[in-house]
Amino acid sequence: MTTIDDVARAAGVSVSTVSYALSGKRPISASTRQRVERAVRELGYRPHAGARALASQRTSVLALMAPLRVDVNVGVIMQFVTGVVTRARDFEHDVLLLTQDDHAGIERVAAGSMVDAVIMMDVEAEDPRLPILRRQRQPAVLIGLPRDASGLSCVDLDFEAVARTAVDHLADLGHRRIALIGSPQAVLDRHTTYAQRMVRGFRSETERLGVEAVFEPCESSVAGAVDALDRVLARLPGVTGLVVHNEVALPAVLATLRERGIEVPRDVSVVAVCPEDVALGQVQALTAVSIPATRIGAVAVEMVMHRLDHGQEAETRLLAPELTARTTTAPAS
Amino acid sequence: MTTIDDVARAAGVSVSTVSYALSGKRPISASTRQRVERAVRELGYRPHAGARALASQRTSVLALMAPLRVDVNVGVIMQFVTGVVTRARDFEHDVLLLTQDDHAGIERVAAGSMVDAVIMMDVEAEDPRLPILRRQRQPAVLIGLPRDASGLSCVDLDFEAVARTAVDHLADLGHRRIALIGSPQAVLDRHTTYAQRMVRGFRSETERLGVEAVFEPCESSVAGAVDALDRVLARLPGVTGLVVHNEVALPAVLATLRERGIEVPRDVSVVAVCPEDVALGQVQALTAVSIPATRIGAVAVEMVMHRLDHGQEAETRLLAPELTARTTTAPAS
DNA sequence: CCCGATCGTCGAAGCGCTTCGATAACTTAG
DNA sequence: CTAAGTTATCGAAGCGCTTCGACGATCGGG
Repeated sequence: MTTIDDVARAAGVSVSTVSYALSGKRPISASTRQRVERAVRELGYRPHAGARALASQRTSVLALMAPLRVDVNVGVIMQFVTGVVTRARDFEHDVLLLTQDDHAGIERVAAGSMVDAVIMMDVEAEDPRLPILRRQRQPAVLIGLPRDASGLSCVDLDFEAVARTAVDHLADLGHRRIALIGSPQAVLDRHTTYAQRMVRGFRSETERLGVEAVFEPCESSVAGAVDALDRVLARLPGVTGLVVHNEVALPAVLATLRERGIEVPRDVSVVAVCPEDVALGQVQALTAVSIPATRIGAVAVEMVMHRLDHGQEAETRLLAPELTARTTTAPAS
Repeated sequence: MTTIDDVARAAGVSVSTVSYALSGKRPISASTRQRVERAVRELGYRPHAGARALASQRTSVLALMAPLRVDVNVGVIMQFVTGVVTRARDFEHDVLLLTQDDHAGIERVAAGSMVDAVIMMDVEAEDPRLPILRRQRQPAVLIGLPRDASGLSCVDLDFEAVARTAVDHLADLGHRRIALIGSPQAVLDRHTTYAQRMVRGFRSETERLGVEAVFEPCESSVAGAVDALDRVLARLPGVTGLVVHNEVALPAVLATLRERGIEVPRDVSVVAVCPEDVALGQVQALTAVSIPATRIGAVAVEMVMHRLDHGQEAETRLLAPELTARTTTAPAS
């Protein structure tokens, strides 16, 4: 291993000069800097991460706690993770991956000074991990919105606004009977707040506009989709607007409509809530409110880095939704 | 932060005694150990990871380089990752996540002594990252099988055997016209060896048995699936056995068969090659050779830990496939 | 021309931990 | 009863880096 001593010797300067030349924390003459840089290059020098962490109290590593269960949103999760890892690199940071339920892990990596901060996905209303997080000296940012976020930063898509946007789009097209096919009951029960916020937004906006509305949770399987659709059709005959917030069920819902002879968008308009690539990867390009998962991951990193580098206070940011009209919505006939 | 000094003081022993009591590397009397443990508990002591890494040359962190692109195998990738992270914890290790194409990342984390070893997914025949890997002092294990694996460990499912198993199963049932619907052309072109090994196994086994066979690559989309199926039907009229090695296309292939009035397994038998949960999550439970992604990830960790802890040499392990007959295969009529 | 800044560099003191002798107190074999 | 091991503990030397204070040299202002 080549160390900073080797570099100092090769460049004919002291160790501290090398350190300052590399970090830029004190002025160093151009000529010295160049000699140092040359030595670094020729020796292939890499600072030892542990030594650096020990001396500087900074690790250049972020912890990311992600739900690795193989369920519903694998694709979405992956996009979050990608967003986090990619943006972290822009800030010269790497990412340590923790699994969702490894509650001890957060203590281990934070208290053990392995990371500078923690990003936590899939936060529930009363998440048991929050107290642990608050106890650490490292800042944290949550992807999601717990009931009490005091002391912690949060980012998420503004799901109430998502629902509003979807409903408004359908209502503007003249639809007066609108249904929401949503997350699985289990997700609602877990009190993952995005599902609840979506329903709340849907309820209040349909009420405000005075349109008939029903909400049905939907299991993430073919059978679940068929079931949910049947329940919607039974509870709200003559429904012409459908909001679907469930990536897995999406293709099955579409297929089932077709099988039943219900044509989209002639008979029923469909607005999906899903990542862009899902909306575009279906048989028809879907009118959709996109879930900018990569973006959210990136924003989470930005927030945490601002807290680290500029002592920024904890804050909550809700991203505004964007609806793109494509081929699955049309005026009510 | 509480340090080992605090613990030593609280327990009334020296720093080194605390260290030995905690690591067990030298005998310590039961009474002393207990006093130390008590102090640790009461002070909530956590060793500083950086300091430990600096002194011991071990970080308790593994690097995992995973393809985070949102494509085909998101589910499979997730399972690999889960397998790695979970098994790593059994060995008291955490996982640093690198993206597939961050070639510099592997140098950064290895040369910078951030990790004890590297696990790399999705290896290609002539992977440009291998030379970098070989240059590092940390051991590496590849998930996949490059042309030249010298100095590096490898694990993977034995895809030639997978093809053989699937073909044999169909042949035993009397099928004499068998097609393989495989990976997208792009994957073949990337020289990801699993796809090639699958095709090679398929070709040699069908030849050996003297059954008629065609192979068609298949894009991972609904349209791609329909296309591939059409090509198969055109090139091998009267085909009765289908091996499908493409998770994304799977549902579309099944749906298209149904639409065409081709009933499974009455008219055509289908063997899938996919993770167990995919095989069970379809409309019919699929006869399938399962891809034990979680297991492979776990094995990768085991191999790397053996190299670290017991100086084990680099080796290659190919996992034997297992076929489970379910509802989509039947004797040829 | 001298004083106080400013600039560029150095030495040394840690950061918190592991590990290598060394030592002292006991055993045990001969 | 002594020499040679054991066993349990301690002290000190690093591991490789950052950062603080100091110092000589150079500069501009009065």
